[in-house]
Amino acid sequence: MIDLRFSTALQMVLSVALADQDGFRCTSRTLAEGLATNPSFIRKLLIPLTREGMLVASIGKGGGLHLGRAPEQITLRDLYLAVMEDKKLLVGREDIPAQCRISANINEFFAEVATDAETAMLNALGRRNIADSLAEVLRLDASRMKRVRKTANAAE
Amino acid sequence: MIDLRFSTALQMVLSVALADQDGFRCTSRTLAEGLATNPSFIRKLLIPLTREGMLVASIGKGGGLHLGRAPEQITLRDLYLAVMEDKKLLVGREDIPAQCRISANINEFFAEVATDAETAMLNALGRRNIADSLAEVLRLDASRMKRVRKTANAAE
DNA sequence: CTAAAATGCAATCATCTCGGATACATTATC
DNA sequence: GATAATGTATCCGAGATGATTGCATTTTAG
Repeated sequence: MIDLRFSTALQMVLSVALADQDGFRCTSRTLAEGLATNPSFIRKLLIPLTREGMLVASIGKGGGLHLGRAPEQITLRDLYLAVMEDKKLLVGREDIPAQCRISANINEFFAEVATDAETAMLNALGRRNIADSLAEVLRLDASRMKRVRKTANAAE
Repeated sequence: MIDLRFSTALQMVLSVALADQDGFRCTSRTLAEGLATNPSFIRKLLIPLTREGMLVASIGKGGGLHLGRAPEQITLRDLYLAVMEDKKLLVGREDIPAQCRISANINEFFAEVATDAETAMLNALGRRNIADSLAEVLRLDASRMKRVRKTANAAE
């Protein structure tokens, strides 16, 4: 099964950021509806996100979700690491018998390669934060609306 | 289940490179033994590797595997792309209903992020090739042997 | 004060991916 | 011609992960 945790968490945090900014309320139910998934999965992802202080959840009627830090202080790297727990990007076999010069050292070498690759990916994610990302999404939306209007006009 | 294709293919190609260099023979059976797996899986991975010309397989008695290109001309990036087919590093949901400014644009935005991250990782893998890697593994082996000898001497 | 509405949490189920295992055809060589 | 290799297809099982359900707990709105 495909791992949707990161993409889901990203949309969650972006939605909460927009809600905080525009003054509407975000709950696990509204997020689940916007993501075509169920509140249970949302709340599962909420655990690491609140633990790391990126989101704050208030229980009870009228409760919901808010950002726990300024959106500039939440990078996609933080988000990825929180939500993916300790899942490795690249993994090797654990139980390779040391039979030759390759197999006796492949684990150590592969660990180097995997660390390299993972670090590079995390650095790429670290260059974006929620404030940037929200701005980018809203920019995409503006140009999309422009296209929509243009098409509507052309149809008249 | 954990995806072992890349790490397995890497050890396969390194072993073939060493075999070519040292003059011993490599078959899917010997590779499978060295990896504690089965020849069928090795041969499954062989398909993309021979298709891309990284390895050449000769059928029949006395046959086996050889490098199809100079080891300097095979990067770990090539290896990863060949063996992982079109598997994406990060994937989002396909079927998000466009209900708000976030959900209407999240797919486009997430595609940017995913491409960024994947490119960064592939670039990291592209900085290594099989010649480098084999040299590194043999270097690791030499220092390991040194440690082993030192321990043996200390035990006398 | 009470009912509603939110999170927190646990258990179970369904589904999909991927490696393992097996079998056999084909091909090349000794 | 026997042997030994790849090429290929099929089926199975384990494991990961999202979906679903249910309920306890907490808070607040009315």
